[in-house]
Amino acid sequence: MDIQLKRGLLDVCVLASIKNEDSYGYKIIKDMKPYLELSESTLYTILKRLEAANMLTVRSIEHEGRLRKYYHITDEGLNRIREFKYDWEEILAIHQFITREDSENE
Amino acid sequence: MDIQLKRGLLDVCVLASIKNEDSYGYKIIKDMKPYLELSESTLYTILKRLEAANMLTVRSIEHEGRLRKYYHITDEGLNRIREFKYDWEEILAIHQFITREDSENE
DNA sequence: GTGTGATACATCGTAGCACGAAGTATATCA
DNA sequence: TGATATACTTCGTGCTACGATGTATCACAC
Repeated sequence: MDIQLKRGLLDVCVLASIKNEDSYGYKIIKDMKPYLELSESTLYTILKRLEAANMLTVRSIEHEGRLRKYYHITDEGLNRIREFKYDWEEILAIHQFITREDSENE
Repeated sequence: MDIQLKRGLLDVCVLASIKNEDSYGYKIIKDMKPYLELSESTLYTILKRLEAANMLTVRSIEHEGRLRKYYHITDEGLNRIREFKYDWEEILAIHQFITREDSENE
């Protein structure tokens, strides 16, 4: 998928992938992969951005000798997902504009 | 609408707005306005990019003392719109991923 | 015990892109 | 005479996704 097209979806997708259950970087990438592929460097940038925006919180947990950073969504993060629904209405309208055929034009 | 979300839609939207009928900058902005607002500087950047990518051709026409640059879509431009339909399938899947509720998770 | 691949996170530089600001120029209407 | 609409252009800025590279542990094979 085109990079530009991904941009607006990425943040919300990451939030959606931790919405139901706290998760960590490596797992988020795997969960999103069927829908939207992203590199590690991209994800960690996004996670930092979302943390700075108070949309998620982090806690480090030792797991089998390795460190894992678990991300937890905040109320603001949940709001961001809710607000996406309004964006989605606009996207649907844009989609119609793009795919419309010329029948009755001015 | 969020800038990031617009990015992937803009190019295709501009192509769609000249698909049925040649058009010029100022008119394109007005036609798109109900769906997607964009500034003049943005549009003219996009038009140049699409021209460089052979997705449209330009011809200047004098209209009431002012110059107008009419843009005409090429076959490659039409292809770009057709290909968007595949992207759209992916977007729909992503939308489902984002809005899904936790009922049966792994 | 040594190599390979998976897991896990981090940093840096780059390039694409949308935008605001500012500019040029003409026509219309108050 | 000045405001508003039309019409196109250029410049600088800031955001962001990505590849490249690095660090470190664990499991498994050979």
